Amino acid sequence: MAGLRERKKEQTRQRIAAVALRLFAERGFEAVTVNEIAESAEVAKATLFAYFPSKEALVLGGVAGDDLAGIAARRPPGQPFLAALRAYFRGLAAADVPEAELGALVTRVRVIQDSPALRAAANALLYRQRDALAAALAGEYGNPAAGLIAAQVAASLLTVQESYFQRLLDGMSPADAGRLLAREVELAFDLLEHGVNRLERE
Amino acid sequence: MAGLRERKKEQTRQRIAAVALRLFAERGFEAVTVNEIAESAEVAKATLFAYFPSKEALVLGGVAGDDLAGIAARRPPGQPFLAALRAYFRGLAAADVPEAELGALVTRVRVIQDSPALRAAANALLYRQRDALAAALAGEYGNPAAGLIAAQVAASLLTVQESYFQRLLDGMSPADAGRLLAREVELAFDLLEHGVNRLERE
DNA sequence: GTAAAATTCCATACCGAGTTTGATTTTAGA
DNA sequence: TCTAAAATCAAACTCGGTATGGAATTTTAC
Repeated sequence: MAGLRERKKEQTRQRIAAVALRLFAERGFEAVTVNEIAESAEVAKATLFAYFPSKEALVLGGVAGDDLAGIAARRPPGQPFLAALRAYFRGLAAADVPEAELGALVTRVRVIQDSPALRAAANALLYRQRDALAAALAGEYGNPAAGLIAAQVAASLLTVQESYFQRLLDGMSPADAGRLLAREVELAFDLLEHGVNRLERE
Repeated sequence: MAGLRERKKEQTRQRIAAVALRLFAERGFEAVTVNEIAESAEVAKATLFAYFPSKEALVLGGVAGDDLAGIAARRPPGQPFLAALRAYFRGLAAADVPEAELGALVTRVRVIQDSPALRAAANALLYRQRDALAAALAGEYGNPAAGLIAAQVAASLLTVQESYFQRLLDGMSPADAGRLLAREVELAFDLLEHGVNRLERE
C-alpha cells in the first residue's frame, strides 16, 4: 500500500505546507507569494497547486472542523441533540492541548486571524457545517425552525472558538484558556436551550 | 453642492453598476470579466476600480445591511433590545416591495446566490454587523454573553433573509413570501428569546 | 531484469483581478 | 481666461491560478 510513490507524495505535501506556514508566520499571509513558497519548497508552482487547490488551503488544508451534523445524527436515541453537542464540546474543552502541538497551533491560528482572506475561507467551512446540521435537524424540527437552530448553533460555536483562540494568542496559559472555554461552552448551550430572556433574569 | 462634477460621477457610477448587473444576470458573475464591463461601460479598467474597490462591490456596493447595532442602541429606554429588533423586522416584513423594484431585486439576489464569491462577500458584511452588535450589547450582558447573543441574532437574521429570497427566486409571489417572512421573523425571535427547549414543547 | 504504462513533475505561457504610473483631459473657481 | 485640482486613460505590472506538452520517475507486466 504505502509504496515509494505514496511516501514521496506525502513528504512533498508536508514539506510544502511546512514551508508555507513558516513563511506566513514570518511575514504574513498576503505578503508571501505562492511563487516564493514553490521556490522555497523546491517544486514548480503547478506542482504546488496539484497538492493544494488554493493558497488558503496551504494553511487550512488539514482543518476539517467539527462534524456537527454527524454528532447530532449519531447521538443515542432519546437524547436531545443539544445535549449531545454539549457533551461533545465539554469533552473538547476538558482535553488539554499537548504541549508539543501548542506552538504550531498558536502559530497557525495567528496566521489565520491576521489574514482576512483566511478568515473568510475558514468561515466558508462553517457554512457547510451549518447547512449539514440544518439538514440533519429538518426531520425533527421542520423546515424554517431547523435552519434557524442550525444557524444559531454554528454561530455560537464559532464565537466560542474565536474567543478561545484569542485568549491563546493573548498569551493566556492553555490551562486557563481551557477553563474559560469550558465555562463559555456551558453558557453558549444554556443560551441556545433557554434563550436570551432566561439570561437576563440572572 | 450637486455641481456638474458630482452629477457626472454619479451617472458614471450608476452606468457601470447597471452594465455590470446586466452582464452578470445574462451570463453569471464569474463568466464576465471586469475588462468586458469596463469596455461596455466605456471607461478604463482603472476608472472602474476607482469607483468600485472590487468586482464583488459592483453588485454589493449599495447593500449596507440592517444596522443591528444602531437599532439596539437607539431603542427607547427600558425596552429589551430583542423587542426593538423584532419590531424593526416586523416592520420590514410587513412593508411590501414596490412592484417596480421587485424585478431588479430578484435579479440581484439571483446573481448573488449563484456565485460563491458573492455569497462570501455578502457574509463578510454580516460579520461586521455581528461584531458591531456585540460591542453594543457588551455593556448590558458582559463580554462572553454579548458576543454569543450577537452571533445568534446575526445568524438568525441571515437565515431568515436567505429563505425569503429563496422563495422569491422560486417564483413565489411577493405577498405570499412576505407573509411567510413575517412568520419566520416571529419564529426567529421566539427562538432567540426562549431557546430551543421551549420550541420542542410545542 | 527490462520494457511499457501510468503517474508525477516541471517550465512556460496564459488568464483574470487588481494596482501603479504618468500623461491627458475636464472641471471649479478666481 | 487662466490655473489648480480632480478625473480619466492606456499601458505595463503583480499575483493567484490554470493549461499544455514534454521529461523524469515509479509501477506493472512479462
